[in-house]
Parts: sequence; C-alpha cells; structure tokens
Amino acid sequence: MRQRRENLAKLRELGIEPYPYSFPVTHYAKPLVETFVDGEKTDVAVAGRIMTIRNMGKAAFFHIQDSTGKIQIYLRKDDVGEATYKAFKYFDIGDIVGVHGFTFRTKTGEVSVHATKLEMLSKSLRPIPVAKEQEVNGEKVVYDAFSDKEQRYRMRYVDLIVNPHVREAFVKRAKLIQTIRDFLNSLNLLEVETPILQPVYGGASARPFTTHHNALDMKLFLRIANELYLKRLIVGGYDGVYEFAKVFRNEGMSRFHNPEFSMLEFYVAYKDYNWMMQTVESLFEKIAMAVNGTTIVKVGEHEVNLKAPYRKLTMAEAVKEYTGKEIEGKSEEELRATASELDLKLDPKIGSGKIIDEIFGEFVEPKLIQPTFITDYPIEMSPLTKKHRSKAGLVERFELIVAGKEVCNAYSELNDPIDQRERLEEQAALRERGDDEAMGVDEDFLRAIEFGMPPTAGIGIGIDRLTMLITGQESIRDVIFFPTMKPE
RNA sequence: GAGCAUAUAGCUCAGCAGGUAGAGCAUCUCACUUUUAAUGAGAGGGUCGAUGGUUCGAGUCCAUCUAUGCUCACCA
Repeated sequence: MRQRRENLAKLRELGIEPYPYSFPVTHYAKPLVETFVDGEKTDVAVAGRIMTIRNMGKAAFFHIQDSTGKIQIYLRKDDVGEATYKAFKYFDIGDIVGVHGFTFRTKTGEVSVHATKLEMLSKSLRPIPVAKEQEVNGEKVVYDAFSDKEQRYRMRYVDLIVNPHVREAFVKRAKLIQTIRDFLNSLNLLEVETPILQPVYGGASARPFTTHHNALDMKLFLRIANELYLKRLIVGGYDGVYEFAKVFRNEGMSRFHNPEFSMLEFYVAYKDYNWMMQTVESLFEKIAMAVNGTTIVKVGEHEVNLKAPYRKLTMAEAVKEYTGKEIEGKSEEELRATASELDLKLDPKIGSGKIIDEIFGEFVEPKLIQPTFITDYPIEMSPLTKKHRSKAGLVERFELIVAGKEVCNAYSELNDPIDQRERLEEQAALRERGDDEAMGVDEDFLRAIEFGMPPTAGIGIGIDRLTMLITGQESIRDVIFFPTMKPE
C-alpha cells in the first residue's frame, strides 16, 4: 500500500488527477471481442480495471476488465506520447483506467485495443489478489485464485473483481428474479410491500429477531414471513398480490440457512392448490429456460429436469412407495409402531402429524430427486391451510421437492374465520407449553378474515434456495452477496 | 448447540524430529516496441490468528480464546 501511495503521489507530480469525474465509454470488452471483424478498425473508448501488465520497455500489454469481461490493451510509447508512457510506469494492477484506441488482432491472435490515449480513472491503493490464467489444451487453468471462503464472503467486492464465475452467479440470480416478476405481472398480480417490523409474528414456524421502537416504547419483531399481510390484501379486494420479501429467522446457520433470506410469496383469489401446482411447474420451467437455456440442471451428481409437468404424490403414497408402510388412516399409536419398525427414534411428545412428517423427512424427501409435488399434509402442521375437500385429517397443501430439498410450499388458503381462530388458538396453546416456534394469535389478521376472504391459493418460494438449484451452487452464501458473518 | 478441520508474505501454499522462516505469483530496480502464467538479471517484504504454559530455545508441543470451513443437530 505504501508503494501505491507513492505511485499516486508521482502521478500528481506529473500533473495527472488520479480521481477524475467521468469517462465517455463507448464499448465493452466482451461484445468487442465477439463482434470483431478482421481488417476493420473500430474506434473505441473502453474503461475497466487493470488485471495484468506485461511491460516490454517502450511498449506494453495489459488487460482491463469491465462488467462484461476482459480485453487486452496494446500501449506504445510512439502512439500515446512520452508523458503518458512515463505516467504508465505508476499505473498498477487494480487501477481503473480509460482507453481510447482502435481494435486490431495481435500476432498471437488476440483481439485487442491499440491505445491512442490512456487515462487514469481511479487509483487503487490496495493490491488485488490476481489469479494467473494459462490455457492448457484449450482449457483455462487458474493459478492462485482468491479462494479463501472467509475472505471471499467478508470482502465480496474483491471476490467479484477476481472471480468471474461469482459475478455470473449473481447475474443469474437477478435474471431469475426478473423472470418471476415478469411471469407474475403477466398473471396480473400486483407487486406490493408489507411491514418488516411486525407487532405479532406469524405465517411460519420459526424463532424471530426482536427489536424495540423507542418512541412507541414497543417490542417489534422482524418478520419471519409476510403471509398474513398478503392475505389481508386479498381480503381488501385485490385478485392477486406478490412480494419479494426479506425475511428473518433467528435459527442456526448452515449452507442452506442464512438468518436473513429472500422469500417470494404470492396469493391469487378464486384459485386452489391444484391451480397453483400447474402455475408453479410452468413458472419453474420458464425460469430454467430463461436463466440457463435448458430445463436440465445439475445438482451434485444428479441431473434434474425441470420440464413440466411434475410428478404428483400424496404424502401417504410417497411414504408407502419409499418405505412400504401404510400411514393413511392410522392412529398415533400405529404410526409410532411404524416408526419404530423403521428404526426411527421419535420424541414421545410429538403428535401423529409430526410423526408422519418425521418419517417423510427421513426416508422419502432425500430420495425425491426429480421435481415432485407432495400433496395432502396432516392438519396439525398446517394451521393456515384449508381442510382437504375429501380426506379427513388432511389439508390441501403441497410442497415441491427437487433434489431432496423443499423449494416451495403452497396451500389452498384457509378462509373459514372460525376454523382459523381455532387453529391459531391451538398454536397459541402449543406455545404456552414451550413450543416457541408455534404461532401466536394475530387478532387483527383474524378480524380481516372475518370480513371474508375469497377462496385463495397461496405459495412461498425460497428465492435463495431456488437460485442455488438453478445455478448449481452448493452454499446459500454463494447466492447472497453479503452473508451474515461474525465481525472480524 | 456438538464433532472434526483450518489460521504462516498482498494471493496460493510448503515448513522435516522443537534450533534465528521458505517457494510461486504479486511488489521494487534494470533491460526489452506484438506480449499473454511474457522473458532475463537483481532487490525488498513476516507480531507464523490471540493469550498463557512446557523448554536453554516454540511457526512446530500443551491449554484457553477468536474467526472460518465441513458434517450433524435445530430450522417448513
């Protein structure tokens, strides 16, 4: 860093302002290289960060990197003049520069810009960790890449400069979100915003973050879900609403969990969960095509095909298929016996719904690689879901499982206010008994439902996990720019 | 929350049995007007994560702490 401050001072001595205000960029690296036609000289102005320098005495080559990629610059003393060439001595890897020149192809075949003018646009004071690349048998081999995960997450800006695949993953994430937004807009849903700070948290089972409002001297929770607010808007008369929501859950962290994460929820009036299944499979197919150009996605050693339609299994069918055990219509005692036949240890306090969920989670879910809708869940675990139209003890709920992981969760939404009150009161009772993940009774939400909510289909989709799936990333930290870290 | 692992130069890593710390790239100086991991010659660069302990002597052994990674648990 001291060296770079000296170089900065030298540039100022030479009358060069190292932090000017603008530069008239006309072209970008990647399209320039891709559309280059031999023999054509195009005048260009490009800008970017210096990534390599090869100095040859009275001429030099260097690469600059812009948002699209890298392009080589050829700098000759005779062309840019004595003064500029002298100043170039104090340019470093990492500096951001602007180049006027014309395109050409070098002896070794690389499309480059022959500089006629070179400007410092921003002097970098910290050395960036440059990776060296070499082509071996047509494949790019990278040496000494900036690969320490802690540093990559703490200094994402450096990670993004140095690791192009990281930049690409986040572009894909943006593309994915754009595709969803376009899709939902095409269904005439309204994009809305609802409170992050909530006096009563609900809509999911999770521990919340707690905060305090000074002026009102009031405890507030960061939302664990936005479900109950979106339903209020359906009560209000919108036919469909959606929100990309940052939600916050005060739980452990892992490569699938970050304390704050992104969830898309959307609700559509007059529809049920059957409609939602069709909608989701068509959405996911569109996303895969838009982001990757194919419906095939690689997850670990598996190849997953997101082409619609997806297989549908009820939870009971799925359990039967993967364990050979019948769970439909069984009592809690019989289910407990089934679990012990499967060598599954259970907490003696849990009820039959939870037992089924445990069996499913242990023996079925990890085996569902191709996209599969699992439908018709036990009522106990779904306090916001409408009772099944024909099966007692079940609700109209589905989850989509891909590569052994849940990617979304949807219901025919419960709109019977009396039933809803009973279910939330059961939840509150559970909470009284020490289940701090059970929901509380949100009286205002109940009041809203009491005014009448149309039959509605609703869904929650974890955007981070969906991005992981679509981009083939193995850690949620690789799809969140600034994952939660302890301070250095 | 538990187990395992990691922490040495700007980056990526080595360091044998405890004996004054090493490589490649990056940096600096010189040479070089089509190079591309440019090349050739030379030089500088370190609180070995922190704190304590054992020892004549600790990067190395022990303990504690901190941060991170992986796995598990928790978590729709």
